Amino acid sequence: MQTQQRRSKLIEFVRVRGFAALEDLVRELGVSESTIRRDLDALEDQGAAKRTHGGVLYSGGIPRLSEFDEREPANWAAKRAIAARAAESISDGETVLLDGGTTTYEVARQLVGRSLQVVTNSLPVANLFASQARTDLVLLGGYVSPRTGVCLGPYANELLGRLHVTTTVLSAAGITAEGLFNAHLLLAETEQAMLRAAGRVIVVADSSKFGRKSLTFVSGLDTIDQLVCDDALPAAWREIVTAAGVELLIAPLPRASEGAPSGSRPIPTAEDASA
Amino acid sequence: MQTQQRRSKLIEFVRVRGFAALEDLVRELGVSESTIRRDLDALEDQGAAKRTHGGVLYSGGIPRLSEFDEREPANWAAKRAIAARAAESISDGETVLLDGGTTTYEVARQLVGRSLQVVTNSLPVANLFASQARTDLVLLGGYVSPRTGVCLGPYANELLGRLHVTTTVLSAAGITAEGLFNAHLLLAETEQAMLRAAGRVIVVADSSKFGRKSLTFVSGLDTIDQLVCDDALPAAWREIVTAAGVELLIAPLPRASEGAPSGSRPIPTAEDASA
DNA sequence: ATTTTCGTGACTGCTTTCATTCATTGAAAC
DNA sequence: GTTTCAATGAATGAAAGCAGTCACGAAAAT
Repeated sequence: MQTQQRRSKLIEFVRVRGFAALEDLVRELGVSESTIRRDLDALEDQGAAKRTHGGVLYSGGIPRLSEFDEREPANWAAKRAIAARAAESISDGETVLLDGGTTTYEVARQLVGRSLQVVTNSLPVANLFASQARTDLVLLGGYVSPRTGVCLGPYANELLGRLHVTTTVLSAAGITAEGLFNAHLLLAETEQAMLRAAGRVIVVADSSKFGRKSLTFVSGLDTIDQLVCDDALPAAWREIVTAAGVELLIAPLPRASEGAPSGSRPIPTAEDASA
Repeated sequence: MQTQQRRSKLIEFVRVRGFAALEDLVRELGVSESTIRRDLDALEDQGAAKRTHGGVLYSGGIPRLSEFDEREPANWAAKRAIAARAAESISDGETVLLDGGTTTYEVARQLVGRSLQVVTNSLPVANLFASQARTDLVLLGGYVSPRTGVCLGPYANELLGRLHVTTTVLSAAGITAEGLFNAHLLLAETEQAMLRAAGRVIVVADSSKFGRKSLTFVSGLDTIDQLVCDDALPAAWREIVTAAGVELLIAPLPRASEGAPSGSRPIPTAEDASA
């Protein structure tokens, strides 16, 4: 009964690559196409793999962090624009501290390939820079939250206490006149440590975050140096923010049939990472 | 010029899912199949995605660390077998410390889906467990080596000094009668800290590692509890190892037309994780 | 020994996907 | 205003993949 063994080999093969063409599997396992198809059907029934035209897709252990799957395109455009604006204000050679929000992740993507020192507690962000020779990467350790992939806990905070960075880029779940709010209790503490470690604090948040509170208070507006938001932010909020001594950077939303957000290249994306 | 924008959206869509059918993309982006095909061609040229029959496979942001690209199939079979044997000797509920070698990575893959606490300094290993609800993950922080994706430096060592784990799984670049050797100076220090943190030390190394020294001495054989190796290990070495008080576990290489390696199930795979 | 069962591989239409070509469109350039 | 050019969408024949069927052989059951 080597059927089971072959299927184990098969799923293993698929897991390593994330995807395998039917043809590859025939060659690899030395059985007929029909047999592979039957194996695939069986494995799909078990939920271990997902068939596609011409191949199989692994549907098991690849880390798909739930927080990053939501991303409705609407919010996403704003996040992208904000991230581009924030990335602009960061110069080469800086030491940048990035937290683990989705908007911050977009900022991180814009920074891939730049000459920077990056400090982060976010596993997804770290992955972006891990193989980049031009970026030094320092990862804060600690307990990794399964949903968001960020490192939390006393170890992260303690290490942060001993670091100093030129710029901290922070996200927020809510912003009011009182200050920033976040949805995660432990994360709030880590973010406070991040604020203390920074020479300059940039907060990235789309306009929907304003006027909303969230679970825990993180910090007052006075600790923020710059706030990047999309252009849908009402004037009233702009006044509140600037009155608190925060420099407000507005990222223009790319409306339909309009060109690139601001400057040189249209929209930096994954190409930069793989170049 | 919204071509770029659409392609960014496209690659983003693909990135989130890992794979997307052409049909999905047509629906999502609201353009014709032809356009999607052209986009896919362009993105494939850039290396951001890989086309398959009926869809696209994301090939961008997953960390392509040079060390993990080598993997000649020959060594790899041995590593696989060794990893399977090592994973067997780990029980559910243990706290396991994994270092950053490629063999250790294989062990980690075998452990995905198990109920464990995992501690690691390796980014690739952390990625395996990041989204697993059944595995608690603790990441050691520090400076991330671009080539191997492991966290190094005093911070990692210091944190290790305060941890205790039931089992440490360690790899080695060379093994002689004197002990273990490793190729990276900073890593040696971190591995020494790992040894001190462990109640039980398992070293995974294929037979080609024996008799070879490497840059730095890590530890004597007496600190090792178990050593997992493939069955090509000469008898002379087996004696040396066991004489040093190390329990030797031999992983049978699955030869052609031979059955399952050892006991019950052939090779623990994704079924376990997804069951 | 015979029968049954199961896994396997080959074959056959049928469906889906692919690459190529061509006409249209809309914006920029002249 | 006209030209130019890139981008798009539709259409076509070719190629690839798919489900279903059948026959063969080995192992298990009778």
